[in-house]
Amino acid sequence: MRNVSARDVSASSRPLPRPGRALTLEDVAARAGVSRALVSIVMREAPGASAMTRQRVLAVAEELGYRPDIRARLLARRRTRLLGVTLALNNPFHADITEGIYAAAEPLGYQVVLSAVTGTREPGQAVDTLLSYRCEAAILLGALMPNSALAAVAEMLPVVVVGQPTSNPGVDVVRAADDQGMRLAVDHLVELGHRSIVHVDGGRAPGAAARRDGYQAAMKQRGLAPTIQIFAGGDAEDDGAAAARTLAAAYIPDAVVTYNDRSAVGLLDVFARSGITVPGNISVVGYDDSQVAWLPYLRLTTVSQDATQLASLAVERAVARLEHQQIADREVTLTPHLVVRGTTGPART
Amino acid sequence: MRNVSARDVSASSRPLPRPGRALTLEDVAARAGVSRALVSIVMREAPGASAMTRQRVLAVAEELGYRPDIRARLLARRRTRLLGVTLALNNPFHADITEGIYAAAEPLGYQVVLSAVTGTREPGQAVDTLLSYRCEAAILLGALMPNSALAAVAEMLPVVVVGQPTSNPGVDVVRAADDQGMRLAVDHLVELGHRSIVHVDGGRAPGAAARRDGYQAAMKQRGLAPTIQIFAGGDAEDDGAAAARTLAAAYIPDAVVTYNDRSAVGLLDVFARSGITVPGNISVVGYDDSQVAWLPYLRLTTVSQDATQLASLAVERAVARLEHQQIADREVTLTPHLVVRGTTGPART
DNA sequence: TTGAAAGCGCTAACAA
DNA sequence: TTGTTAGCGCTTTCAA
Repeated sequence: MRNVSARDVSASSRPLPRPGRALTLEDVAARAGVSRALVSIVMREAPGASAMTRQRVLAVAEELGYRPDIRARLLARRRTRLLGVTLALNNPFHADITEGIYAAAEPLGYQVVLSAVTGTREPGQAVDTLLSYRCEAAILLGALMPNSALAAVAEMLPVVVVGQPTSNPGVDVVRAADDQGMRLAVDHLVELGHRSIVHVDGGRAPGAAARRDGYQAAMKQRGLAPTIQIFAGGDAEDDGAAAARTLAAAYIPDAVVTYNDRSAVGLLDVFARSGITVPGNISVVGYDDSQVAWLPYLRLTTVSQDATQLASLAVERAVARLEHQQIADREVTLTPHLVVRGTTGPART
Repeated sequence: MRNVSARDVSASSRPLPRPGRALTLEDVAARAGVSRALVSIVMREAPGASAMTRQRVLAVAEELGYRPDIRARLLARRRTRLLGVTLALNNPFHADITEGIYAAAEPLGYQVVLSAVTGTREPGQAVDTLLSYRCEAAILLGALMPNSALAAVAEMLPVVVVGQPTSNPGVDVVRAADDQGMRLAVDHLVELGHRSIVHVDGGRAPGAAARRDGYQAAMKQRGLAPTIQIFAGGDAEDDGAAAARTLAAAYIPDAVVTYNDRSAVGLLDVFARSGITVPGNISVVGYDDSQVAWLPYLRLTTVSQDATQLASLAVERAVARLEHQQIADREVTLTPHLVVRGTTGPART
């Protein structure tokens, strides 16, 4: 209990936290009357200690409030068992995936290190941090660094890109089949009787190209090539809103398929304000099935990428590489599925 | 260049990343023909190396692609200079603050460690991770652990809670004055001629109580005590949407002040669908001025907490504690300000 | 089942 | 200005 009993309340009125020296294995060992090695064994649940010793050491550790020092652990261990993740903080889809990564990594004995990509923190910088922590593998969500830099990183450790294809042969990709997803959306709309189906794309956002292509392919397959119409969009609400305004000014198609849910949200809002009813006047399909999609007031029909499964596949793949398992393919492709909610309905006649 | 030249492409068609052993100070020292200590000095930009040596070491490090091992660094340094942050991944306000924390910490020589709070990862668990990294201080956004646990943590290291008051005397608080914020909102609406102003609250969300109280105080001050009306809400879009439905079914007040922007978004959407125009039929004020508020299609009038300033104050306070500066108060309170956009307008007559 | 001892890659005295 | 050396708190052989 050293350092924890004394409280200097006299000198200052505020209770000063005493960062002091944190407890070490040594302290626990001394108190329990065993060697450091034994405490180490107990703390990391390794075999080699009697049940009795184990119990006593654990009790002492608990009593003292001992908490293993992860820096030392990471340094001493032969392997760090650290999985690095880069993500955007304001992206609901990333939030879902990251939650899934935490959940998938833990039972496999891996820890997760987060590194944010923000307006002022480039993807390259985020990855640098992961490398300096000696992460064993990197899982990349969202915006990527330039391809040459990515290739260099992939030389150093296994890299798994989530949610978008990559021309880089050295990285693994875990994603949903965007062409299939778009086909599901288009088919659904066609079956509802819609013909004039436009796409508000994602511009240069991750996966946008694949979805654009998928939309075109699906339209052609349905014999709707002549009505293919692509509007410039982006990955955020205001991109959808802008497209909706352009759209409303030009003509009202039967239906819109957007790059993602956020774009659809912007679209829906502008429609609502313009007196365009959904799905009465127009049907809307989003993409991602992120948390906003199932909000009761939105009830957005959308293509689900199953973030949880994407996450566990990404972790699985990273771990497989680390454990030198045989892996046939560079890319895992999930089959997306359509979640029909309230923003799509039969064609007006 | 050890480990980097050989490429076994024969055995398998895929280019296997060779995590191998990462480069160490030793490798750089050997190549540059100096001691490890000197390389260390150069890498951490410490005084004690000639310009020429510095340049040569830097060149070698660059050539080899050397990257300091942060684990070892953290362990060997007298201080970690690590600032831990707990945050929710799907919260746009947290995203803004975290970006600000990164920006504020770096020039002060501190690094940031992120620890996510998710549906399956409790605040306590998130803080535990920070402690095991031996962060020197913790900055807590959003949901907190139980007060007793928080107090225990505050015994071990400086804790700064952002955005909400706390009954815990041992932690610092950096937040905007919620009562003032609500007064700004109410005053603005009153000046527009509104009288019947309701509040959709945040339930048990961080800071909700303070805003609720602030609303009531402001209403009383304006002599509007009789029309005080509080609807149960929450911190997400659907909470606002649910409240909007209840509201629409009962009566249409002149204006609504919500707990946060997300709630306002839900509210606005339901109104738009119900044919209730904003601000024609009703004015709406949000709270946070988060990224959604300034979306061109929303143009939400809102109370700004200035996430960037909140962030830099939180970092400043944490650092001040670590550097044993005299600090008079436990709480820093920012003055919020109103951002008038398009969701508020003159009273209907 | 337990303990002694040698690192892990770095920092920071201290000496040269 | 440079090099030597002793840790940082842990893991992990290897003996006892």
